Formats: sequence, C-alpha cells, structure tokens
Amino acid sequence: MVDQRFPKACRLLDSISYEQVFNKPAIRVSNKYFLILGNWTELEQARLGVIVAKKNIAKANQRNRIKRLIREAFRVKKSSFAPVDLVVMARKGLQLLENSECQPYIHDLMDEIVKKKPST
RNA sequence: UGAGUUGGCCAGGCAAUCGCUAGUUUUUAACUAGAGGAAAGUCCGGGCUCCAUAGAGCACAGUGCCAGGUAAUACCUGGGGGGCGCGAGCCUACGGAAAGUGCAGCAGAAAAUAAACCGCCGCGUUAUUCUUCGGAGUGAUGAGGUAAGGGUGAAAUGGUGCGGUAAGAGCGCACCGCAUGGGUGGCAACAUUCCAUGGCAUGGUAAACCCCGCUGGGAGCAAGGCCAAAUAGGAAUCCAAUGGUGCGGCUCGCACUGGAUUCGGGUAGGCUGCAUGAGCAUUACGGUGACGUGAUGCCUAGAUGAAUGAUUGCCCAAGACAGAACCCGGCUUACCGGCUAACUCAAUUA
Repeated sequence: MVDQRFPKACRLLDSISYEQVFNKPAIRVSNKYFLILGNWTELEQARLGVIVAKKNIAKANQRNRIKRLIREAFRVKKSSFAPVDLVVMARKGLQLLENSECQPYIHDLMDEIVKKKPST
C-alpha cells in the first residue's frame, strides 16, 4: 500500500518556508498553465505549497478548485518524490478548463521533477 | 386548455476506494460533524470591542404620506393619496413653492407684478363709393377696448350653457370643478352624494439652493485581550499647578506634561476573541398582518499558506450562479432547471 496521505507535515506552513524556495530555486519547470519552483531539503519527505493569485484567477470558487487539483496531484505522487520543497503557481486561463483537461499539465510537470535527483 | 399575477420550496442522488479539517473515545485506529440561497456586492441597520462615562452646541451627512412591527433600519406589515393595467395586481424620495434666492433650450406676441401677433369691437383723422342729404359702406392710419376664436408650447391664469355687452370678460346666474372654514367618519394619513362662505386666488421646478420635522460621536475582529525572542528607555498610581502640548470637522470639554512612590514594558511569533445565538424545529394562544408570548425538544462548519475534495460505476428531469473568515437582520445583484399554492383574464365543453 502506497502512502497517499497529505498531513500538515507535507505542506509549507509559513512565509519563511516559501521565501527559502523563492530565493534560490534549484528546480524550475513550467508550461502554459503552471510554474513549479523547488528546493532540495534534508527532511524525510517532500512538501508542497500552492499559490493561486487573485490577479490570475478572479473567482474564489475557481481558486479553490485549482488548489484542490494541485494538492490532489501531489498527494497521489508524493511517495515518488525525493525530499524537496515545491511551490506550484497557477497561471491565467485555468478557470476556463475542466478538471480532466487540467490534470495532464500538472502531472507532466510533477513527473519531470520525479526524474530529477538532488545534486549533492 | 391557453395567457398571466403573487407567494413559497428544491439547488443532482446513491455506492465503493483514496484523502482533508474539527471533535469524542477504549488514540498509530474507529465514530460523528463539515459552505450558500445568494456564503457575493459592502448599499443600509444592529450586536460586540476600543477610543472619554459617548455628553452639549454648531457644522456635516442621512431621511421624509400615516400607523404599527423590531435590537435597529433606508427593512417588513397594514392603511391613505397619485399613476398604470380589462383584471388578479404592479409602480410611487409621496413634507413645504401665500419665508427668501435661483432656473426654464426650441417654438411663441407673451413663460410670471402676465401678455395684444392675427382676429373681434366701437371712436378720431383721411381717401373714396352710394344716398331718400339724416347718413350708410369700403380702404388706409392713430390712440384705445377685448383673453370669446386662431396659432406656439410639456405648460398660456377653471369647464359647459344662458344672460349680458360696442366687442368681450365670473361681469351676473345655473350645473360641474376648485379653495377656505365647520360638521361627520377614522388613532392618523385622509375621506366626505353633509353644511356654509368665496368668483377663483396660489403656474412649474425643492433627485436647484433652501425651510421644517426626525435620525446619526468616531474607528473597526488587521477591533480588543493574554503570553512573550529581539530592540528602545519608559510605564502605572497618588499629589500639585492652570502655563505648555495633544485630541473625532470646530467650540465647550477631556487627556497628557511637573514632583513623589512602585516595577516592568513590548515587536516578530503564539494563544484568545471564535461559534449557545435578537439560534433552529414543533406546537398552543393573541393579532387583519409584520410579529409577540408560552411550552417541549435540539446543538447545527469554525479553517488561519487557510479544510469540506478526487477517481470510478449506476440512475434521472443531465446539474446554473457560485466558496464561510467576528456574528446577526435587511436590501441589491448573479442564476440551469424544476415543483407547488392562491388568484385573474380568455376560449371551449356541460
């Protein structure tokens, strides 16, 4: 049984954690709808932070939907990651897509990160 | 059956697997609960918190038929006036224009102490025609009278008829309308097929200034309280003085500054505020109703880098607008469809 749980230990919980990722991102992958920054850590598991700006997605219920989508994708793939802090940012236009249309974009980017290894 | 009016309700359902937040317990698991009718816009009204115990006056803002409901309102209920609709019903910032100031394009003679463009009327002067020699008619012109008729306008100082007159005119009369006072009905707004008086004023605009009545102190949960790394030196209480400084837009006013005594103060961060409430359901009684009073039962989201979801299958009417952030009551706006009650109009059948 693969661990697919998503407790608070798997999330970035304060602005310090976010700033560490933004200051020197070792990982930077993106496509039309998402941008992912990441930083290798010494922790036991990967952690996720999500940013969906009001500027990009105007309606609150659409922002919630996209955040859930990103968390769900991370939750399913979590055990495949090396210890890493990720920040996923949503770009404009996502509110026009159905959930099933969005999923390939986020899954592809996460697969890309799974292939990478920490440069020791 | 069709068309319509008003009100109320629902907002995909079920199952399996994997998850999230909170609570409880026998705690590495199980059980329970987990967005809305608008959670939205932040347009009003409150609660709560601090500022001064939240006061007085001015200014400013809001509000505006009457009565009631409510914690309160700009909301709701009932009623009145006006307008629209065949009707059920709908709309209505609906106080004051005889306190003052201002404004009114075009058209029109004139838009406010009314006014004479055309027309109508007699009078004077003059030309001319006719004449029974008294005058009569026509044209031009002058000073007047006239609000009947025409024409302009959204609006032109009551309407119709008769009398009256040179022509006219509420100039007089009748009826209708209007105003004022009284009576009557109504808590009131107001109504009045009641009575009297008045020939009739007082044009419109107050979502123009304004006047009048009523209401409003300010800031907001990033309020405020507690614990507290860092950092800076002050903070609280009492007494004295009435000079200085500061404080909602201003004034009254209030606070601080001085001295003495005491020792904590407070940013990041954390905790709290933060879920028992103007609460919900059922029911009885009072009330036309909004609603109130009582009884019984229930506890029903509480996140904080921010939970309430994903996948699969089945069913149907094929799922819109949209996400709590201190909490309530309203209003407004967005919205796929569907259900339901009462009523109105039209047609058909009996």
